[in-house]
Amino acid sequence: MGDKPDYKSTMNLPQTDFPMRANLAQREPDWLKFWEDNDIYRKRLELNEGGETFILHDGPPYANGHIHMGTAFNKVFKDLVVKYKSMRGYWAPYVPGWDCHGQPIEHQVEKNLGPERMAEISQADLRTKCRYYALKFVDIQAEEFKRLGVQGDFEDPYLTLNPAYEAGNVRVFKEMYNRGMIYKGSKPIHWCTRCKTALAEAEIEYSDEVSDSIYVKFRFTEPPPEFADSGDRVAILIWTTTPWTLPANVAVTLAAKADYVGVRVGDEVLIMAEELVDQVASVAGWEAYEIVSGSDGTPVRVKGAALEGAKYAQPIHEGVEGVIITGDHVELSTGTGAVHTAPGHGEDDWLVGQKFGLPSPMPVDDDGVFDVGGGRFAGMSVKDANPEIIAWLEEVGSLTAATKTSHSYPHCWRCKQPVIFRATEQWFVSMDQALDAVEPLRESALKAIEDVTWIPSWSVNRIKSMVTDRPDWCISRQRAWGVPIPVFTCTKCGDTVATDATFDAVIHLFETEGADAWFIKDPSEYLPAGTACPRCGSLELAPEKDIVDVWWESGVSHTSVLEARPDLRRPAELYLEGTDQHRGWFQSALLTGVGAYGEPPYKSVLTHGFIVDGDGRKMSKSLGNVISPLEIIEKSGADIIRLWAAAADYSQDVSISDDILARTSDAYRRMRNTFRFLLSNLEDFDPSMRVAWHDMPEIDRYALVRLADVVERVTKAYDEWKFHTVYHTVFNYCVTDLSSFYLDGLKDRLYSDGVDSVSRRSAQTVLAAILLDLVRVVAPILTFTAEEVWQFIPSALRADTASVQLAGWPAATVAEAHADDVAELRSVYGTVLEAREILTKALEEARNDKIVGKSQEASVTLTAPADVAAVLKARGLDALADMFIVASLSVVEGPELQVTVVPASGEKCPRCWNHRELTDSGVCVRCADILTALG
RNA sequence: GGGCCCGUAGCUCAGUUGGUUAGAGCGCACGGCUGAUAACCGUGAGGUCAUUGGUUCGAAUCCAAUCGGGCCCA
Repeated sequence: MGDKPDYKSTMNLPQTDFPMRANLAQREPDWLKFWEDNDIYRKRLELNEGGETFILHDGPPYANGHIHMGTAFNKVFKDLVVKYKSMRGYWAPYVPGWDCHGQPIEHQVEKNLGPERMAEISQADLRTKCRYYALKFVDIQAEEFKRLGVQGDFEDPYLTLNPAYEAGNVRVFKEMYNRGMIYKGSKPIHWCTRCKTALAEAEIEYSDEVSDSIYVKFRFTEPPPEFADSGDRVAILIWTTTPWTLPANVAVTLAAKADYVGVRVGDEVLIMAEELVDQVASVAGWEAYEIVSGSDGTPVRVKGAALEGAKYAQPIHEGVEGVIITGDHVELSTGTGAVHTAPGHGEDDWLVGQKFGLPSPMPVDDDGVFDVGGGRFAGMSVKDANPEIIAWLEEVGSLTAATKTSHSYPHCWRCKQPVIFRATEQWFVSMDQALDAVEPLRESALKAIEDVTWIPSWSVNRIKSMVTDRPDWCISRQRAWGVPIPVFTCTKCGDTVATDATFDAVIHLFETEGADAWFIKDPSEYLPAGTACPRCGSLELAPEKDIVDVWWESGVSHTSVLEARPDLRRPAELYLEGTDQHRGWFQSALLTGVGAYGEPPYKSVLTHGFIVDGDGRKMSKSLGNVISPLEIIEKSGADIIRLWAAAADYSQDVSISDDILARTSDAYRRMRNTFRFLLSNLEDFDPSMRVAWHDMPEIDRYALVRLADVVERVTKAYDEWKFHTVYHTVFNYCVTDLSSFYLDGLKDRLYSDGVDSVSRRSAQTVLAAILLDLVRVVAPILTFTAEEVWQFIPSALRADTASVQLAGWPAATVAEAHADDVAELRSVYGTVLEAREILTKALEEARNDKIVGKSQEASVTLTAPADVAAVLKARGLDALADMFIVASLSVVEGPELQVTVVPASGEKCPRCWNHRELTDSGVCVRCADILTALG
């Protein structure tokens, strides 16, 4: 080798310190520090000051536990949007928030305390512990979000437990209360008679319980006409496992579409669902019974709907009537198809009762003892009353059957006793009632929905049907950790006291001292002196004990955050959350926004699907298919998560699996390597060396056209929120346009031509353009990698811009002056690429036949129809040979496109490895010239 | 059970108002290169468009049912 000239040193081989291996997990934190040290988030805002505003208002995650795949996806998605808008010149602040109040935190704190300490603790101390717990997880999640590359005002996020935030709840409450949209009513909730407390769903444990199972006749006071003329006594037969709820019975619910028949047993006709007759007969032990039939001998069938409105005698209270209604919750698998309905004692019953305008009697006190409403059972505990009621029903001849049944029943998590359903006083937002001058909420919310852009467009159906169908919103909770319902009760007459003056005093109280003060101070300390009950004039007012639903709390962020912060404004341009939020935050924000201001809090709402596993199943511990974003960060880096998030079509559920992540990493590496190649060929390039359009080889001009096309397509995709199109476009561009065609064909010019030759500088001019555009276009997604690439770009090329985030957005067109060339270049190179496809296949055959190895060893003849041949020839045969990386190429006319390959005639030039006629100096003519010039 | 939505190669996605033989990239297999090298280039094999029925001259595309999946509600 010693006697061989060292040609390698005479070439311009790629050179860069940009590492091939990303090592994201290790390196990403350095970029986080870089952004923080340089205050890039603020600089972004400063740069766009005066630009159009784009507010993406963050929906607050709940401050307990670490982030999971869903929260990670959502936050990355938001960051991507904000960064894109920011690079487009929008003034786009991002203020992250957290939902800090609520039962899960309270429950966890309670659990940590244990029952003894819990019994002793004051409400104020409990709230302090909850606050500490929430703040701890705010910090944890903030760090985790930042690690994902999410940037925003993490110094000053919004927390629902901040005093100013808490005051916003009262502002909205005041507005809606004054419009007559908030009222006090009653609703059944889980109640533990032993602990004398309301229980949330999470505080309920289900376990099997043996209950009574009784079939009871409710006699019609006016039998339905179909069964009236038999002369028998006619009754509706119901089934229940809670005899104690019978005193509160007001109705019997039937399935509207089911067939009901009359069963004659002795001298009575019992009406029940036809398909359950056999089952009931066997339980009741009827030996002889017949189904009431018409004159033609077929059973008389009546739809549940037809029985609606019929009256029966209430089973416990003499002289009281109940009514037959219909509802969707009636099951026809067990029972009789006729459901005893006590709206004060069950959720379904209550809902159907609301629908039919029925009363909700609730004759049971806090201890589970009947009051006078229990009739003859008054003074008895509901547990003790069960056998008494059964015995009495038997006595009066209303009982058809009584057995026992074992079923899953809710129990108190603390004392393990079975709980009861019991209606208590609650606060509601009315969907349909308001002051005379005010449009009811449902109506105005439905109108407001029309003014919002919903992405994807079908999601408007979802929110619309939910708002259309939803019942009144129960906003009170019997808990400690939250914001109180900001009203007072007169201790004398029990009237609610809530006026502008009291609301304003509470707003001031919360702003200055936080909602904690509500639980510590006496109202006289903060209400205006002389605040009295408007009804009885009493000065003794008690603050409401219940707190507000956390959905209300997060819902009012349009007031507590968008209105309150000078950097934000209401309405926001965008809310962006998972599809579950149609029921949750989108709706609570809409209702409170419309309720308080008459307009929606957002201009557009983007929803994404849920994260599921590779098989489309939800993630759950029991399925063992949970993937943690924190693990991916540690193993592969946050940019892999970001790339995965961008690549998915979020309008459906988004899958993640090891395979998907592996493919994502593959794609990442491919793009990274493309960047590396670009960088490595620009080490010696600066803007002064740029070659002008008309001095460029045609292929370079075409490359610029392609680049502009790609940027245009990508920009459009971003604007249409189609990030997966961005991903596919960029990735395919890297692989197909760049790596396999343009860049491959450029290597000879870049490596072997003179360092300062026009041909090489032209190529570099294009590479620089590609690099600068590409890095900016992927920057919102690959936030870390783009920054890393940016820092490796020669600083003159990037005009000393400190961060890619401050670099603006690339133009999507080639210069106006060259517009005429563009269409022709597109068409010409369409033909060239078709020819290339045929050629690569022919080369592969030749390779298999051992005629050539690499393409440079091939001499190619391209046969093509006249028009195609003309187009090809017009490129110049040498230029085509370079593009296709073959030794030589000729074009001849023929009937169809075909290619023949023979070994190249020349020898391999030891410098550039092309097969050429070599000169006396042993290298090809081109290389000889260059070597001479080098001396 | 109800509302909204989804189901195209192993994976991520295209597939215009129904219109030739359903496309791309990745992955895989095979080959090339060794000056993007834990890279790069090429070729190839992969699809009953979830299933079934219907409308139509013609269906991945429109309709219905079924199966599977997701969110919310019950």
